[in-house]
Amino acid sequence: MVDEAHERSISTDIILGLLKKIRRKRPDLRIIISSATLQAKEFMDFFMRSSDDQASKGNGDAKDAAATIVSLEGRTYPIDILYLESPAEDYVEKVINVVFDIHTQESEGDILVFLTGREEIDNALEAVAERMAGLDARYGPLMPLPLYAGLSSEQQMYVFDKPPDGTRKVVFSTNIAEASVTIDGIVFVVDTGFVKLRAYNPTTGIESLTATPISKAAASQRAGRAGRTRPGKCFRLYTEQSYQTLPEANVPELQRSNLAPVILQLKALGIDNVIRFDFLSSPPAELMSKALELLYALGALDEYAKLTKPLGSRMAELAVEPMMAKTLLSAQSFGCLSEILTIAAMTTLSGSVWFHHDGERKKMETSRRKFAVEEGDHLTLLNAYQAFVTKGKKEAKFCHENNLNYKSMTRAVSIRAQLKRYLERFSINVDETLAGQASSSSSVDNTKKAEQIRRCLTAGYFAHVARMQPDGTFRNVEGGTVLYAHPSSLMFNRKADWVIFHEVMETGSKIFIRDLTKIEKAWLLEYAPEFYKVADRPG
DNA sequence: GAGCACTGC
Repeated sequence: MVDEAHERSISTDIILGLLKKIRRKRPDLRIIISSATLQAKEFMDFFMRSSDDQASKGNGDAKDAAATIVSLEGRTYPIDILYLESPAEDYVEKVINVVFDIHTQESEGDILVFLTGREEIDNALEAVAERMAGLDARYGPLMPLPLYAGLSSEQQMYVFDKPPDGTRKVVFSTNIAEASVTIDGIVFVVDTGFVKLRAYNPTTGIESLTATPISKAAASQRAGRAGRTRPGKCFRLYTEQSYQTLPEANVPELQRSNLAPVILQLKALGIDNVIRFDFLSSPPAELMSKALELLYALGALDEYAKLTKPLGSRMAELAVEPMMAKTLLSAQSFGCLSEILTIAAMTTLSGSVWFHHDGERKKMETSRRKFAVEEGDHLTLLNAYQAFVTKGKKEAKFCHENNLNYKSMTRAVSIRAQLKRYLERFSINVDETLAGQASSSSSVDNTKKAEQIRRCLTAGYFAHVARMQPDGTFRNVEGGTVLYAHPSSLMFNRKADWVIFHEVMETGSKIFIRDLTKIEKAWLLEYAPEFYKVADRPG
């Protein structure tokens, strides 16, 4: 049974393609796909139409492929949908007006507001607090609460509390409340019609994260959050006319992502001809070729696009992105496997490692500087982890004092252990005793070890390279794209020359690189000669 | 001077 297939995530799309393939050998296999009503037919058509391979073999038996749509009545109560008569100029401002209108004019019941991100949510909370002061005494107070993934779980739990009598709860949430988190007692939904969506540009290799209009399917999912306990209302902060222009369904994640991990996984499952794979919706050819190029450059695929052994098949098994997988599998030869294991675990969580309460931003920066390592962010993360694991029972206190997210740090420990088990399965042994001794005499201060780590990172991240300009901004290797060190990086406002980075992302008007480490230009030619033979420019 | 959500045990 494949649930929530209409969300079109990479994993459900891939598994549907695989199941269709498996059904050719296992016609007795019954597959249940649950999805929103609107998309049901698309899934049925996918399973009914014969794939290319099937047609050529002439065994596309229509009876075997028979599929049925079974409709189940939802258990939700009726929901009134209301639209704006004219478009809103500033939807955050509009949100506040609508929240107060609901509070003063509608019956009891909590409110759920969909916004796009943390910044908007913080602004909305502030605006509600301001407006509350002027609220007529005959109305009870509002209890505004934030909800987004970046909050600690303790902070997230508040949204489930029942408000005191006479108080109305207003939850300002990101898309996390659309499907992942369900709050009971919501009677009113305010839908701004936007969501922040990741997209990957195969020409530049840059990901973007931008506010995008939602689909009709998402709009109905959001509205449905109002009718879980009794009839509700959904206020859409756009006109009915703009609603009609929205796309029916979400753009499948496979059509807007870096496909390198997907292709690696398909190859590992024995699907060599990934171009001919029976996708529910085919990804653009540019995404495919960009991913194949990267995997070839990393050595995971040979010149016939076959998975290499053992490198490619091992990379596919590791639950980290291909560039980090390559780094991990190179680490033994650089003599820094224990350290790279930690760095791999920490970078997967790097966004949530540092933690601060309201108004404690300065304190967090001071804490972070305590662990700072001149050579860059990866070594700084390693340093913080090594300090954490030596604290034993005092780990939680240590985190609290140093603005480290305890939950993230314990997760890093478990991810590291998991990655280590993978490597041991490949008979790659991790010598922790040596690393332990080194760390007690502060291995990170050891410049030789640091250089091994930086070289090893270059062997995996040679495609993510930038050079700092005299003005402090960075340029990519081609030279055309201006990149900024993310403010969370040590290289923000510091001098550097060549760096590798973990991630590049465009938000707002700037392109940020995150998790930077200084490298030598010569290492690029040493570890990725073919990749840089063409791309290299004088200087 | 700042990032939506999800996943790996």
